[in-house]
Amino acid sequence: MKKTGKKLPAGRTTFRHGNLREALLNAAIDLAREGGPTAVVLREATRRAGVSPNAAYRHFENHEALLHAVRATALATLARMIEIEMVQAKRIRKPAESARAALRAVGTGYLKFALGETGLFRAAFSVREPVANDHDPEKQGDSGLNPFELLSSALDQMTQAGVLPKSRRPHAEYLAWSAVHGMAYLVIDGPLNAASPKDVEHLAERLLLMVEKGL
Amino acid sequence: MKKTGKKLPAGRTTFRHGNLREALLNAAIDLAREGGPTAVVLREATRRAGVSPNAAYRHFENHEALLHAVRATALATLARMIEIEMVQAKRIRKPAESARAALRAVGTGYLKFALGETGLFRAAFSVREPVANDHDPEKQGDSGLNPFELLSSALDQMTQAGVLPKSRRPHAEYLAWSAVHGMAYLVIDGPLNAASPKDVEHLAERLLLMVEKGL
DNA sequence: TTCCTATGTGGACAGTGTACACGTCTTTTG
DNA sequence: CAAAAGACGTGTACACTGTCCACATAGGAA
Repeated sequence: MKKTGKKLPAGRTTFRHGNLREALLNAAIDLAREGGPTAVVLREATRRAGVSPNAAYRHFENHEALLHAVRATALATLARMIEIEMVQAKRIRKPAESARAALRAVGTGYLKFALGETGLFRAAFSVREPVANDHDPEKQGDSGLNPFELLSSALDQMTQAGVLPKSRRPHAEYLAWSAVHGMAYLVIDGPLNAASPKDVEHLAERLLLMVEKGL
Repeated sequence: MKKTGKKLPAGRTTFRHGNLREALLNAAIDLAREGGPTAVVLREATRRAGVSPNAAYRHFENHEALLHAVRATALATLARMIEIEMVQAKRIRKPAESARAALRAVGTGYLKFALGETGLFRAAFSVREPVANDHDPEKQGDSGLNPFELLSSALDQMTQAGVLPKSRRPHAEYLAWSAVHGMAYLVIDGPLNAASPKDVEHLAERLLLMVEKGL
Protein backbone atom coordinates (compact mmCIF):
# COMPACT_ATOMS: atom_id res chain seq x y z
CA MET A 1 0.00 0.00 0.00
CA LYS A 2 1.47 3.21 -1.22
CA LYS A 3 1.06 5.97 1.34
CA THR A 4 -0.08 8.52 -1.18
CA GLY A 5 -1.79 10.77 1.31
CA LYS A 6 1.50 11.62 2.89
CA LYS A 7 0.78 15.12 4.15
CA LEU A 8 -2.06 16.69 2.31
CA PRO A 9 -2.79 19.88 4.26
CA ALA A 10 -5.91 18.83 6.12
CA GLY A 11 -9.23 19.52 4.51
CA ARG A 12 -8.18 18.43 1.09
CA THR A 13 -7.96 14.94 -0.39
CA THR A 14 -6.49 15.66 -3.77
CA PHE A 15 -3.05 17.09 -4.36
CA ARG A 16 -4.50 19.57 -6.81
CA HIS A 17 -6.77 22.16 -5.37
CA GLY A 18 -9.12 22.45 -8.29
CA ASN A 19 -9.45 26.15 -8.80
CA LEU A 20 -6.96 27.70 -6.50
CA ARG A 21 -6.84 30.98 -8.33
CA GLU A 22 -10.45 31.68 -7.62
CA ALA A 23 -10.14 30.51 -4.03
CA LEU A 24 -7.19 32.81 -3.47
CA LEU A 25 -8.93 35.72 -5.08
CA ASN A 26 -12.03 35.19 -2.99
CA ALA A 27 -9.97 34.98 0.16
CA ALA A 28 -8.16 38.16 -0.82
CA ILE A 29 -11.45 39.89 -1.51
CA ASP A 30 -12.71 38.89 1.90
CA LEU A 31 -9.56 40.25 3.45
CA ALA A 32 -9.96 43.54 1.62
CA ARG A 33 -13.59 43.68 2.61
CA GLU A 34 -12.66 43.24 6.25
CA GLY A 35 -9.62 45.46 6.45
CA GLY A 36 -8.93 47.31 3.22
CA PRO A 37 -5.93 46.92 0.95
CA THR A 38 -3.34 46.56 3.70
CA ALA A 39 -5.20 43.56 5.03
CA VAL A 40 -4.70 41.72 1.77
CA VAL A 41 -1.90 39.45 2.86
CA LEU A 42 -0.72 36.80 0.48
CA ARG A 43 0.11 34.25 3.13
CA GLU A 44 -3.22 34.67 4.84
CA ALA A 45 -5.00 34.15 1.56
CA THR A 46 -3.15 30.89 0.99
CA ARG A 47 -3.90 29.88 4.56
CA ARG A 48 -7.61 30.39 3.98
CA ALA A 49 -7.40 28.44 0.79
CA GLY A 50 -5.68 25.63 2.71
CA VAL A 51 -2.56 25.71 0.66
CA SER A 52 1.11 26.52 1.17
CA PRO A 53 2.25 30.14 0.69
CA ASN A 54 4.19 29.51 -2.46
CA ALA A 55 1.28 27.91 -4.22
CA ALA A 56 -0.03 31.41 -4.81
CA TYR A 57 2.83 32.11 -7.18
CA ARG A 58 1.44 29.66 -9.69
CA HIS A 59 -1.57 31.91 -10.15
CA PHE A 60 -0.38 35.41 -9.32
CA GLU A 61 2.98 36.83 -10.22
CA ASN A 62 3.32 38.39 -6.80
CA HIS A 63 1.47 40.12 -4.02
CA GLU A 64 0.86 43.20 -6.10
CA ALA A 65 -0.78 41.17 -8.82
CA LEU A 66 -3.16 39.69 -6.28
CA LEU A 67 -4.05 43.13 -5.06
CA HIS A 68 -4.67 44.30 -8.60
CA ALA A 69 -7.04 41.43 -9.12
CA VAL A 70 -8.92 42.41 -5.98
CA ARG A 71 -9.05 45.95 -7.19
CA ALA A 72 -10.46 44.84 -10.52
CA THR A 73 -13.33 42.94 -8.95
CA ALA A 74 -13.95 45.84 -6.59
CA LEU A 75 -14.34 48.15 -9.56
CA ALA A 76 -16.69 45.67 -11.17
CA THR A 77 -18.78 45.58 -8.02
CA LEU A 78 -18.88 49.35 -7.97
CA ALA A 79 -19.98 49.36 -11.58
CA ARG A 80 -22.83 47.00 -10.74
CA MET A 81 -23.80 49.15 -7.80
CA ILE A 82 -24.09 52.11 -10.12
CA GLU A 83 -25.99 50.11 -12.69
CA ILE A 84 -28.55 49.19 -10.09
CA GLU A 85 -29.13 52.82 -9.28
CA MET A 86 -29.42 53.57 -12.96
CA VAL A 87 -32.29 51.22 -13.55
CA GLN A 88 -34.81 53.62 -12.12
CA ALA A 89 -33.35 56.52 -14.06
CA LYS A 90 -33.89 54.70 -17.31
CA ARG A 91 -37.59 54.34 -16.57
CA ILE A 92 -38.11 58.07 -16.61
CA ARG A 93 -39.79 59.25 -19.80
CA LYS A 94 -38.63 62.83 -20.19
CA PRO A 95 -35.09 62.62 -21.55
CA ALA A 96 -33.90 65.62 -19.60
CA GLU A 97 -35.09 64.19 -16.32
CA SER A 98 -33.87 60.75 -17.19
CA ALA A 99 -30.40 62.03 -17.99
CA ARG A 100 -30.18 64.02 -14.82
CA ALA A 101 -31.33 61.02 -12.85
CA ALA A 102 -28.64 58.92 -14.52
CA LEU A 103 -25.96 61.28 -13.37
CA ARG A 104 -27.24 61.21 -9.84
CA ALA A 105 -27.42 57.43 -10.02
CA VAL A 106 -23.70 57.40 -10.58
CA GLY A 107 -23.20 59.59 -7.57
CA THR A 108 -25.46 57.69 -5.23
CA GLY A 109 -24.16 54.31 -6.38
CA TYR A 110 -20.64 55.49 -5.82
CA LEU A 111 -21.39 56.73 -2.34
CA LYS A 112 -23.37 53.67 -1.38
CA PHE A 113 -20.46 51.53 -2.39
CA ALA A 114 -18.00 53.65 -0.45
CA LEU A 115 -20.17 53.42 2.64
CA GLY A 116 -21.35 49.85 2.33
CA GLU A 117 -18.12 48.27 1.16
CA THR A 118 -15.53 50.56 2.59
CA GLY A 119 -12.75 48.00 2.55
CA LEU A 120 -13.29 47.20 -1.10
CA PHE A 121 -13.64 50.86 -1.94
CA ARG A 122 -10.27 51.56 -0.38
CA ALA A 123 -8.74 48.63 -2.18
CA ALA A 124 -10.13 49.91 -5.44
CA PHE A 125 -8.69 53.36 -5.13
CA SER A 126 -5.59 53.09 -3.02
CA VAL A 127 -3.77 51.41 -5.84
CA ARG A 128 -2.10 53.63 -8.36
CA GLU A 129 -3.44 52.82 -11.80
CA PRO A 130 -5.75 54.91 -13.97
CA VAL A 131 -9.23 53.62 -14.67
CA ALA A 132 -10.16 55.52 -17.79
CA ASN A 133 -9.18 53.90 -21.08
CA ASP A 134 -8.92 50.62 -19.29
CA HIS A 135 -11.17 48.11 -20.92
CA ASP A 136 -10.28 45.19 -18.74
CA PRO A 137 -13.46 43.10 -18.55
CA GLU A 138 -12.62 42.27 -14.96
CA LYS A 139 -13.36 45.85 -14.05
CA GLN A 140 -16.68 46.13 -15.80
CA GLY A 141 -20.21 45.78 -14.61
CA ASP A 142 -22.91 43.82 -16.35
CA SER A 143 -23.35 46.50 -18.98
CA GLY A 144 -19.75 46.10 -20.07
CA LEU A 145 -18.82 49.53 -18.81
CA ASN A 146 -16.50 50.36 -15.94
CA PRO A 147 -17.50 53.01 -13.40
CA PHE A 148 -15.77 55.77 -15.26
CA GLU A 149 -17.47 54.84 -18.49
CA LEU A 150 -20.83 54.71 -16.78
CA LEU A 151 -20.30 58.28 -15.70
CA SER A 152 -19.35 59.25 -19.23
CA SER A 153 -22.49 57.70 -20.60
CA ALA A 154 -24.64 59.59 -18.13
CA LEU A 155 -23.05 62.84 -19.22
CA ASP A 156 -23.59 61.90 -22.85
CA GLN A 157 -27.26 61.43 -22.14
CA MET A 158 -27.34 64.87 -20.64
CA THR A 159 -25.90 66.56 -23.69
CA GLN A 160 -28.25 64.63 -25.92
CA ALA A 161 -31.15 65.75 -23.81
CA GLY A 162 -29.93 69.31 -24.02
CA VAL A 163 -29.34 69.59 -20.30
CA LEU A 164 -25.60 69.94 -20.59
CA PRO A 165 -24.37 72.36 -23.28
CA LYS A 166 -22.17 70.74 -25.84
CA SER A 167 -19.43 73.23 -25.18
CA ARG A 168 -19.14 72.09 -21.62
CA ARG A 169 -19.33 68.41 -22.31
CA PRO A 170 -15.65 67.67 -23.00
CA HIS A 171 -13.87 66.30 -19.95
CA ALA A 172 -16.91 66.95 -17.81
CA GLU A 173 -16.45 63.50 -16.28
CA TYR A 174 -13.38 64.65 -14.50
CA LEU A 175 -15.25 67.44 -12.78
CA ALA A 176 -18.15 65.24 -11.78
CA TRP A 177 -15.95 62.44 -10.64
CA SER A 178 -13.79 64.76 -8.61
CA ALA A 179 -16.80 65.89 -6.65
CA VAL A 180 -18.23 62.46 -6.02
CA HIS A 181 -14.97 60.72 -5.31
CA GLY A 182 -13.94 63.51 -2.99
CA MET A 183 -17.12 63.21 -1.02
CA ALA A 184 -16.73 59.47 -0.78
CA TYR A 185 -13.34 60.06 0.73
CA LEU A 186 -14.65 62.62 3.19
CA VAL A 187 -17.29 60.23 4.34
CA ILE A 188 -15.08 57.24 4.94
CA ASP A 189 -11.83 58.85 6.04
CA GLY A 190 -12.47 62.52 6.47
CA PRO A 191 -14.49 64.86 8.64
CA LEU A 192 -17.78 63.41 7.50
CA ASN A 193 -16.81 60.16 9.10
CA ALA A 194 -18.91 60.90 12.14
CA ALA A 195 -21.86 62.33 10.24
CA SER A 196 -25.18 60.50 10.37
CA PRO A 197 -26.38 58.68 7.25
CA LYS A 198 -29.17 61.19 7.04
CA ASP A 199 -26.74 64.11 6.97
CA VAL A 200 -24.57 62.38 4.44
CA GLU A 201 -27.53 61.77 2.20
CA HIS A 202 -28.46 65.39 2.43
CA LEU A 203 -24.96 66.55 1.64
CA ALA A 204 -24.71 64.17 -1.28
CA GLU A 205 -27.94 65.66 -2.57
CA ARG A 206 -26.45 69.12 -2.41
CA LEU A 207 -23.22 67.97 -3.99
CA LEU A 208 -25.00 66.50 -6.96
CA LEU A 209 -27.01 69.67 -7.34
CA MET A 210 -23.80 71.64 -7.32
CA VAL A 211 -22.40 69.46 -10.05
CA GLU A 212 -25.53 69.73 -12.18
CA LYS A 213 -25.69 73.45 -11.77
CA GLY A 214 -22.02 74.21 -12.02
CA LEU A 215 -21.00 71.84 -14.73
CA MET B 1 41.89 53.17 30.31
CA LYS B 2 38.22 52.66 30.19
CA LYS B 3 37.08 51.79 26.68
CA THR B 4 34.14 54.14 26.76
CA GLY B 5 33.75 54.41 22.99
CA LYS B 6 32.95 50.74 22.84
CA LYS B 7 30.66 50.65 19.86
CA LEU B 8 29.09 53.96 19.15
CA PRO B 9 27.34 53.46 15.80
CA ALA B 10 29.80 55.25 13.52
CA GLY B 11 29.20 58.90 12.82
CA ARG B 12 28.40 59.83 16.33
CA THR B 13 30.71 60.46 19.27
CA THR B 14 28.26 60.95 22.10
CA PHE B 15 26.02 58.25 23.41
CA ARG B 16 23.08 60.65 23.29
CA HIS B 17 21.95 61.72 19.90
CA GLY B 18 20.90 65.21 20.86
CA ASN B 19 17.53 65.55 19.26
CA LEU B 20 16.65 62.17 17.95
CA ARG B 21 12.97 62.83 17.75
CA GLU B 22 13.44 65.54 15.20
CA ALA B 23 16.01 63.51 13.28
CA LEU B 24 13.63 60.56 13.10
CA LEU B 25 10.74 62.73 12.04
CA ASN B 26 12.82 64.37 9.33
CA ALA B 27 13.97 61.01 8.08
CA ALA B 28 10.39 59.77 8.06
CA ILE B 29 9.27 62.85 6.19
CA ASP B 30 11.94 62.26 3.59
CA LEU B 31 10.78 58.69 3.24
CA ALA B 32 7.20 59.80 2.78
CA ARG B 33 8.30 62.40 0.30
CA GLU B 34 10.12 59.76 -1.73
CA GLY B 35 7.63 56.94 -1.56
CA GLY B 36 4.43 57.88 0.20
CA PRO B 37 3.11 56.49 3.46
CA THR B 38 4.10 52.88 2.84
CA ALA B 39 7.71 53.95 2.48
CA VAL B 40 7.72 55.29 6.01
CA VAL B 41 9.58 52.46 7.63
CA LEU B 42 10.58 52.78 11.24
CA ARG B 43 13.78 50.86 10.93
CA GLU B 44 14.91 52.82 7.91
CA ALA B 45 14.28 56.07 9.75
CA THR B 46 16.45 54.94 12.64
CA ARG B 47 19.09 53.84 10.17
CA ARG B 48 19.16 57.28 8.62
CA ALA B 49 19.38 58.83 12.03
CA GLY B 50 22.31 56.54 12.79
CA VAL B 51 20.66 54.86 15.69
CA SER B 52 19.42 51.42 16.62
CA PRO B 53 15.83 50.48 15.72
CA ASN B 54 14.57 50.44 19.27
CA ALA B 55 15.76 53.95 20.00
CA ALA B 56 12.72 55.16 18.10
CA TYR B 57 10.44 53.84 20.81
CA ARG B 58 11.74 56.44 23.23
CA HIS B 59 10.21 59.15 21.05
CA PHE B 60 7.28 57.53 19.28
CA GLU B 61 4.94 55.02 20.78
CA ASN B 62 5.05 52.90 17.67
CA HIS B 63 5.18 52.98 13.92
CA GLU B 64 1.72 54.44 13.63
CA ALA B 65 2.62 57.34 15.89
CA LEU B 66 5.55 58.16 13.65
CA LEU B 67 3.30 58.13 10.63
CA HIS B 68 0.83 60.39 12.37
CA ALA B 69 3.59 62.85 13.07
CA VAL B 70 4.54 62.82 9.41
CA ARG B 71 0.96 63.35 8.50
CA ALA B 72 0.73 66.32 10.82
CA THR B 73 3.68 68.09 9.27
CA ALA B 74 2.37 67.28 5.81
CA LEU B 75 -0.89 68.98 6.67
CA ALA B 76 1.01 71.97 7.99
CA THR B 77 2.96 72.16 4.76
CA LEU B 78 -0.27 72.02 2.82
CA ALA B 79 -1.67 74.81 4.94
CA ARG B 80 1.35 76.96 4.18
CA MET B 81 1.04 76.18 0.50
CA ILE B 82 -2.51 77.46 0.60
CA GLU B 83 -1.55 80.50 2.61
CA ILE B 84 1.00 81.44 -0.02
CA GLU B 85 -1.67 81.33 -2.71
CA MET B 86 -3.93 83.40 -0.51
CA VAL B 87 -1.54 86.31 -0.24
CA GLN B 88 -2.45 87.61 -3.65
CA ALA B 89 -6.14 87.19 -3.01
CA LYS B 90 -5.93 89.40 0.03
CA ARG B 91 -4.50 92.22 -2.02
CA ILE B 92 -7.62 92.49 -4.11
CA ARG B 93 -9.75 95.50 -3.16
CA LYS B 94 -13.24 94.48 -4.13
CA PRO B 95 -14.47 92.15 -1.37
CA ALA B 96 -16.42 89.96 -3.74
CA GLU B 97 -13.43 89.39 -5.99
CA SER B 98 -11.12 88.98 -3.05
CA ALA B 99 -13.32 86.32 -1.49
CA ARG B 100 -13.64 84.42 -4.72
CA ALA B 101 -9.89 84.58 -5.18
CA ALA B 102 -9.42 83.23 -1.67
CA LEU B 103 -11.52 80.20 -2.46
CA ARG B 104 -9.56 79.54 -5.59
CA ALA B 105 -6.35 79.98 -3.66
CA VAL B 106 -7.38 77.05 -1.50
CA GLY B 107 -7.99 74.98 -4.58
CA THR B 108 -4.81 75.84 -6.40
CA GLY B 109 -2.70 75.49 -3.26
CA TYR B 110 -4.23 72.11 -2.63
CA LEU B 111 -3.55 70.93 -6.14
CA LYS B 112 -0.03 72.33 -6.25
CA PHE B 113 0.73 70.43 -3.10
CA ALA B 114 -0.73 67.22 -4.44
CA LEU B 115 1.32 67.54 -7.60
CA GLY B 116 4.52 68.89 -6.14
CA GLU B 117 4.66 66.80 -3.00
CA THR B 118 2.77 63.71 -3.99
CA GLY B 119 4.36 61.48 -1.41
CA LEU B 120 3.53 63.84 1.42
CA PHE B 121 0.05 64.36 0.07
CA ARG B 122 -0.55 60.64 0.12
CA ALA B 123 0.82 60.41 3.61
CA ALA B 124 -1.46 63.20 4.72
CA PHE B 125 -4.62 61.61 3.45
CA SER B 126 -4.09 57.88 3.44
CA VAL B 127 -4.32 57.83 7.20
CA ARG B 128 -7.74 57.56 8.67
CA GLU B 129 -8.30 60.50 11.00
CA PRO B 130 -10.59 63.47 10.45
CA VAL B 131 -9.04 66.89 10.01
CA ALA B 132 -11.90 69.17 10.92
CA ASN B 133 -12.22 70.08 14.59
CA ASP B 134 -8.62 69.10 15.05
CA HIS B 135 -6.71 72.03 16.46
CA ASP B 136 -3.38 70.29 16.73
CA PRO B 137 -0.80 73.06 16.17
CA GLU B 138 1.36 70.58 14.34
CA LYS B 139 -1.16 70.55 11.56
CA GLN B 140 -1.52 74.27 11.16
CA GLY B 141 0.10 76.73 8.83
CA ASP B 142 1.60 80.06 9.84
CA SER B 143 -1.84 81.59 10.24
CA GLY B 144 -2.76 79.08 12.89
CA LEU B 145 -5.36 77.44 10.69
CA ASN B 146 -5.26 73.96 9.25
CA PRO B 147 -6.19 73.38 5.61
CA PHE B 148 -9.79 72.70 6.40
CA GLU B 149 -10.09 75.86 8.43
CA LEU B 150 -8.49 77.87 5.68
CA LEU B 151 -11.20 76.67 3.36
CA SER B 152 -13.84 77.60 5.89
CA SER B 153 -12.45 81.08 6.23
CA ALA B 154 -12.49 81.57 2.47
CA LEU B 155 -16.14 80.58 2.39
CA ASP B 156 -16.88 82.93 5.25
CA GLN B 157 -15.36 85.76 3.28
CA MET B 158 -17.62 84.86 0.41
CA THR B 159 -20.78 85.10 2.46
CA GLN B 160 -19.65 88.33 3.98
CA ALA B 161 -19.02 89.72 0.53
CA GLY B 162 -22.45 88.56 -0.53
CA VAL B 163 -21.13 86.17 -3.13
CA LEU B 164 -22.38 83.08 -1.36
CA PRO B 165 -25.94 83.25 -0.04
CA LYS B 166 -26.18 82.76 3.67
CA SER B 167 -28.63 79.93 3.21
CA ARG B 168 -26.07 77.91 1.33
CA ARG B 169 -23.14 78.62 3.57
CA PRO B 170 -23.63 75.85 6.14
CA HIS B 171 -21.45 72.83 5.40
CA ALA B 172 -20.38 74.36 2.12
CA GLU B 173 -16.80 73.38 2.94
CA TYR B 174 -17.66 69.75 2.48
CA LEU B 175 -18.85 70.35 -1.04
CA ALA B 176 -15.88 72.48 -2.00
CA TRP B 177 -13.42 70.14 -0.42
CA SER B 178 -14.97 67.15 -2.10
CA ALA B 179 -14.40 68.71 -5.46
CA VAL B 180 -10.84 69.78 -4.86
CA HIS B 181 -9.73 66.69 -3.02
CA GLY B 182 -11.31 64.51 -5.66
CA MET B 183 -9.45 66.27 -8.42
CA ALA B 184 -6.20 66.00 -6.54
CA TYR B 185 -6.76 62.29 -6.39
CA LEU B 186 -7.57 62.06 -10.08
CA VAL B 187 -4.39 63.88 -10.92
CA ILE B 188 -2.00 61.82 -8.86
CA ASP B 189 -3.61 58.38 -9.01
CA GLY B 190 -6.44 58.55 -11.45
CA PRO B 191 -7.01 59.07 -15.14
CA LEU B 192 -5.57 62.56 -15.07
CA ASN B 193 -2.25 61.09 -14.16
CA ALA B 194 -1.03 61.34 -17.72
CA ALA B 195 -2.51 64.75 -18.40
CA SER B 196 -0.16 67.65 -19.09
CA PRO B 197 0.24 70.34 -16.42
CA LYS B 198 -1.42 72.74 -18.82
CA ASP B 199 -4.48 70.54 -19.13
CA VAL B 200 -4.62 70.01 -15.40
CA GLU B 201 -4.49 73.72 -14.79
CA HIS B 202 -7.31 74.22 -17.22
CA LEU B 203 -9.44 71.55 -15.62
CA ALA B 204 -8.76 72.93 -12.18
CA GLU B 205 -9.93 76.26 -13.43
CA ARG B 206 -13.17 74.73 -14.62
CA LEU B 207 -13.60 72.79 -11.43
CA LEU B 208 -13.30 75.89 -9.30
CA LEU B 209 -15.79 77.67 -11.54
CA MET B 210 -18.16 74.78 -11.08
CA VAL B 211 -17.84 75.06 -7.34
CA GLU B 212 -18.36 78.81 -7.33
CA LYS B 213 -21.34 78.54 -9.58
CA GLY B 214 -22.92 75.48 -8.08
CA LEU B 215 -22.30 76.08 -4.46
C1' DT C 1 29.74 61.45 44.98
C1' DT C 2 25.57 58.66 44.45
C1' DC C 3 21.49 57.51 42.81
C1' DC C 4 17.55 58.25 39.50
C1' DT C 5 15.95 58.46 35.15
C1' DA C 6 16.04 59.43 30.28
C1' DT C 7 18.01 57.60 26.41
C1' DG C 8 20.25 53.95 23.32
C1' DT C 9 21.82 49.05 22.37
C1' DG C 10 21.44 43.94 21.59
C1' DG C 11 19.07 39.95 21.05
C1' DA C 12 14.91 37.65 20.05
C1' DC C 13 10.37 36.60 18.01
C1' DA C 14 6.51 36.44 14.96
C1' DG C 15 5.05 37.77 10.64
C1' DT C 16 5.69 39.20 5.78
C1' DG C 17 7.00 38.58 0.54
C1' DT C 18 9.53 35.70 -2.34
C1' DA C 19 13.51 32.68 -4.52
C1' DC C 20 15.08 27.85 -5.24
C1' DA C 21 14.86 23.08 -5.27
C1' DC C 22 12.04 19.40 -5.04
C1' DG C 23 7.72 16.28 -4.88
C1' DT C 24 3.20 15.03 -7.18
C1' DC C 25 -0.14 14.67 -10.25
C1' DT C 26 -2.40 15.36 -15.30
C1' DT C 27 -1.68 15.57 -20.02
C1' DT C 28 0.38 14.81 -24.03
C1' DT C 29 3.06 12.14 -27.11
C1' DG C 30 5.79 8.56 -29.37
C1' DC D 1 0.06 2.05 -23.13
C1' DA D 2 4.46 3.53 -21.18
C1' DA D 3 7.21 7.53 -20.89
C1' DA D 4 8.27 12.13 -21.18
C1' DA D 5 6.60 16.93 -20.39
C1' DG D 6 4.44 20.28 -18.02
C1' DA D 7 1.33 22.16 -14.46
C1' DC D 8 0.67 22.55 -9.77
C1' DG D 9 1.95 22.36 -4.62
C1' DT D 10 5.33 21.75 -0.82
C1' DG D 11 9.54 22.74 2.04
C1' DT D 12 13.30 25.25 3.23
C1' DA D 13 15.51 29.49 3.50
C1' DC D 14 16.46 34.48 3.37
C1' DA D 15 15.93 39.30 4.05
C1' DC D 16 13.04 42.51 5.95
C1' DT D 17 9.51 44.43 9.02
C1' DG D 18 7.45 46.02 13.86
C1' DT D 19 7.99 45.31 18.59
C1' DC D 20 9.15 43.08 23.35
C1' DC D 21 12.62 42.43 26.95
C1' DA D 22 16.77 42.93 29.43
C1' DC D 23 20.72 45.57 29.75
C1' DA D 24 24.26 49.63 29.03
C1' DT D 25 25.21 54.45 29.28
C1' DA D 26 25.14 58.95 30.48
C1' DG D 27 23.27 63.71 32.55
C1' DG D 28 21.15 65.88 36.26
C1' DA D 29 19.35 66.02 41.02
C1' DA D 30 20.12 64.76 45.91
